[in-house]
Amino acid sequence: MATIKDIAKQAGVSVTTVSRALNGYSDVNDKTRKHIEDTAKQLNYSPNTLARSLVMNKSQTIGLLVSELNRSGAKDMFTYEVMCGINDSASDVGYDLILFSTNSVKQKQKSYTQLCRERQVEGVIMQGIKMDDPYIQEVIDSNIPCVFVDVEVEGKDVGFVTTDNVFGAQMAVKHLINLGHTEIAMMNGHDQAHVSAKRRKGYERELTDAGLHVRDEFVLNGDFLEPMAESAAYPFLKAHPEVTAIFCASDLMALGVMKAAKRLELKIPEDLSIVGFDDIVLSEYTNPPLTTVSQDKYQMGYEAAKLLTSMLKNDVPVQKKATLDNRLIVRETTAPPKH
Amino acid sequence: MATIKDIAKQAGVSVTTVSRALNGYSDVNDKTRKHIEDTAKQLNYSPNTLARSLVMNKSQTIGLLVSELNRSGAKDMFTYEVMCGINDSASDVGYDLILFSTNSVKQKQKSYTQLCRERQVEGVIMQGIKMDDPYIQEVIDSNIPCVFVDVEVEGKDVGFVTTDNVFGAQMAVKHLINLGHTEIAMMNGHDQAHVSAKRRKGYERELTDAGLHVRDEFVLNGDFLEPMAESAAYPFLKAHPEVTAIFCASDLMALGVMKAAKRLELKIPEDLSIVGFDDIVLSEYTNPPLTTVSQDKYQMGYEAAKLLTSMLKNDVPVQKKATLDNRLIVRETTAPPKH
DNA sequence: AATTCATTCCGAAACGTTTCGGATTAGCTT
DNA sequence: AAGCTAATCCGAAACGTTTCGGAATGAATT
Repeated sequence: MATIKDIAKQAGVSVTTVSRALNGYSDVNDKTRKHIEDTAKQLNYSPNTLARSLVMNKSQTIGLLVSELNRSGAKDMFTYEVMCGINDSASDVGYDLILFSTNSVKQKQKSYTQLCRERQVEGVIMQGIKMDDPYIQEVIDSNIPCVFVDVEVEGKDVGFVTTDNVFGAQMAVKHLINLGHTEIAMMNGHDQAHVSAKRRKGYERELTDAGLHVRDEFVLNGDFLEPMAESAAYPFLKAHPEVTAIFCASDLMALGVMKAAKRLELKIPEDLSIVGFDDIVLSEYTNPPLTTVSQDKYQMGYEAAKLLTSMLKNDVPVQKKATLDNRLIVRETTAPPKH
Repeated sequence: MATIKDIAKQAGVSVTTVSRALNGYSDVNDKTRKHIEDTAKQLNYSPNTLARSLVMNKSQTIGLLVSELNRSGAKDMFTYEVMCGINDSASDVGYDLILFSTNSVKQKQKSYTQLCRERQVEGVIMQGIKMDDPYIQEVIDSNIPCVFVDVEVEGKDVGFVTTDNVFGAQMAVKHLINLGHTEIAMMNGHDQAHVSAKRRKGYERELTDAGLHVRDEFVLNGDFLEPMAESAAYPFLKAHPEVTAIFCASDLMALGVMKAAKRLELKIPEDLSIVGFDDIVLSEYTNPPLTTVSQDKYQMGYEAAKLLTSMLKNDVPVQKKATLDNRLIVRETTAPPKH
């Protein structure tokens, strides 16, 4: 590995000059610059970013902390698509991504902040973190710039991006109401997600606006998991034949509800209308294809990285949150109720 | 950020001693070690891995170079699942992952090797790279340890992991033959993938073994893409009504073939049997569910990282390749031909 | 002829670690 | 009392950069 010193020696100039030549400073003669560039190429030189980062105190790296980087995340491609957006946006402005996953946190017995500081990341994006994660507060308290995906926290050096979950839920429920449904249940996720609260709020608001009754026992808990949703939906649907529609807080849970409906021999959408949330890849391929509220996951990632990098070069005090729009995608799991 | 110097000053010892104390060397008194550890904690110290890497010339980082880290990869979760395996395996042995994507290569006008050397990664895993990628040779020639996923190259410092594609294809075709099919076509990917050649070999070998005719015009090219497969399959199926089964080199292409069949009003599996390859998440949800050859993508990633890290601590000359087994998953797109 | 000034270059310190070689001390052995 | 050993500590160099402050040169201005 050729270093800047090697170039200096070979080209007969000082280290300083090589550095300044290669970095485009103006106080070096065109001829010597050319000469230095040539010998650099000849020696197949690559700068050592470690050394550079050390002295400049800027690593040009952002940490990506995802909770479940594991196979279970494969079904909803949420994490993956968000990552793609982050990667594209970060590489636009010359940042590289370093991957942390929560199991590596556990493995190394280190907190997120320790991990970040050791690796000298300039900022971090957190995705799939639950609200009750004990380390969240620690990250906020640290002065590491940070943006969350789908967790609404703000502060000095911390922001977030999310989608308009309340309105998204309202669109879904309104769609059902417009079709003529009146007995509409909801399959919600767990309490440790902001989005759960928001989507429930939208659900209740829309019911209220339509003059329909809001009933707590119509809101189920599926923990954002397919099997959990199935086993919660099964007894509920059995006990409540009057329910003709279910709004689900995630597509994955909608899959579970569809399975429960199948076991109960309820036809979709004739006997039971279902709306999901997320628009995961799968939802286009279910039988029948799932009506759902689409979130632009790629865009969320893109905006998250954009937000973070703009915080990093904190020239202007930036808006530290971003809310993206959702849209309803009507497929074939929704129809007017039978009678 | 507290440094080792701050600790030294505060604890009244030298930098050397702090370093040796914190790193568990034996030549430091238990009492002073304790004292140093306490002040380290008190100052909320985190070691700076950049500095450490610089002097030790070991970054504890491996690069992950994926070709298409973008939305189009979302459908087949291939890349994602491989990544999960890599991440788990790497974090087992204390390595962190840094993400490069080919578009960042293009963006920065830098070659893979430059990227790797600048970031001082100790080794790199390459996934989704085409055989004709101009940089492959460069990576091989460089002395950066490297393992490829699904590209069979070997050499000093380079290995690969793949699955038994020939045998996988044979299983698929044998399954069709056993059902009674004799006119079996194949939808292959592009020429720039090792797996294409392998799967075709398996297809032909199995036909030959069964005494069936191998016909070049029965092998189509779908470029591993769903729409390409659809538009290749449509005219072919129309022109060859005698064909009762198609073996596809990827599930994504199988989806395309299914669409083409639908447009031609061919019933699956009654009029046309289809076998895919990969067992992507989607294949379980198609209508009907897809019979396919399953590859353990997570395991491929896991083995790739394991291979690389064992190459890195090159104590023993390791076996520089790994071939994983596949298995046939029979779902509902295959049945005996009609008459 | 003395002065300013722009251009072009360089020395040395700094970033936060690790590590080699040696130094100091105290306790034992003769 | 001299020598030896083991235990414990430390100074200084090194890793590959960037950058501050200044130095040398020559041309242009007074």
